[in-house]
Amino acid sequence: MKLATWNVNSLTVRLPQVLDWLAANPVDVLALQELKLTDDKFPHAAFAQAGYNAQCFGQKTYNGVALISRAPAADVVKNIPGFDDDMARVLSATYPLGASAQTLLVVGAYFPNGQEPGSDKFEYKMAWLDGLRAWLRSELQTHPNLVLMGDFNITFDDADTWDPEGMRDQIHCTDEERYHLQALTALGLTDAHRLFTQPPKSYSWWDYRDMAFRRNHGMRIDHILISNALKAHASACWIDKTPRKNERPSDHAPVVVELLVQ
DNA sequence: ATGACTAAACCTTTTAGA
Repeated sequence: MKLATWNVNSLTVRLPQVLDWLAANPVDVLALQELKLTDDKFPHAAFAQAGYNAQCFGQKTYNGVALISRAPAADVVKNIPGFDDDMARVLSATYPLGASAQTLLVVGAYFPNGQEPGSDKFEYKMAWLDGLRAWLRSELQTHPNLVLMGDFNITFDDADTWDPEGMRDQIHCTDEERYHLQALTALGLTDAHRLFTQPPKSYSWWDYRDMAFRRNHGMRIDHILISNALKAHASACWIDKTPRKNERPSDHAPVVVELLVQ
């Protein structure tokens, strides 16, 4: 089965591209971030027409996440239980793991940006990361098959940015953020991207400005983390830069993981 | 160079993103 994540930066603008991408890439679950629309504006009919189920957790103007899937979702949870949040950032659900009787828990997340170290938004990002980790630690006890994917807004290390010196201690690249990302992996989650040989300078986001995509001035901030039980089944992981070449692209590219399961 | 580009909204200006 295939799972993917994509920050679309407005589903209203990007819906045609999402439908085109799904037609060319018929994944089992697609997590979307930055819908920038409310639930009542979510295009359920378009996804149903394409043969997909959709769960939505929207918000006006900012944030908003969705899970698009072939199989119906169960056990749908919005945001992080135990962490009060007035923003729509997390949507989780369970699905059948392939054709097996096992269950897969998918957590789609739009991590806070954090704006600038020392800012209120950065403090919120740190608190949010604490809350996410505490919740996932407990979820892993009951869901050994777990995928955490989305826009993490954090680089693992300097290999994930085109300009390590320029970005040093800047947002997405601070030691504090990277500590939290490592702490998530310490729960028993693995960066699927680095399980496989990847093209050098692989990024998932490029600034709209300064011809950044053409110059490959990007960062890898969109990730798929898979639990230990799933790791043995992972067969491939890639970043699909194709949609970033569209006329009116999202600034992020989709990331896909393939799992070989019965 | 508190810039550039994109999107949304309280829309000719601000806020946020990353």
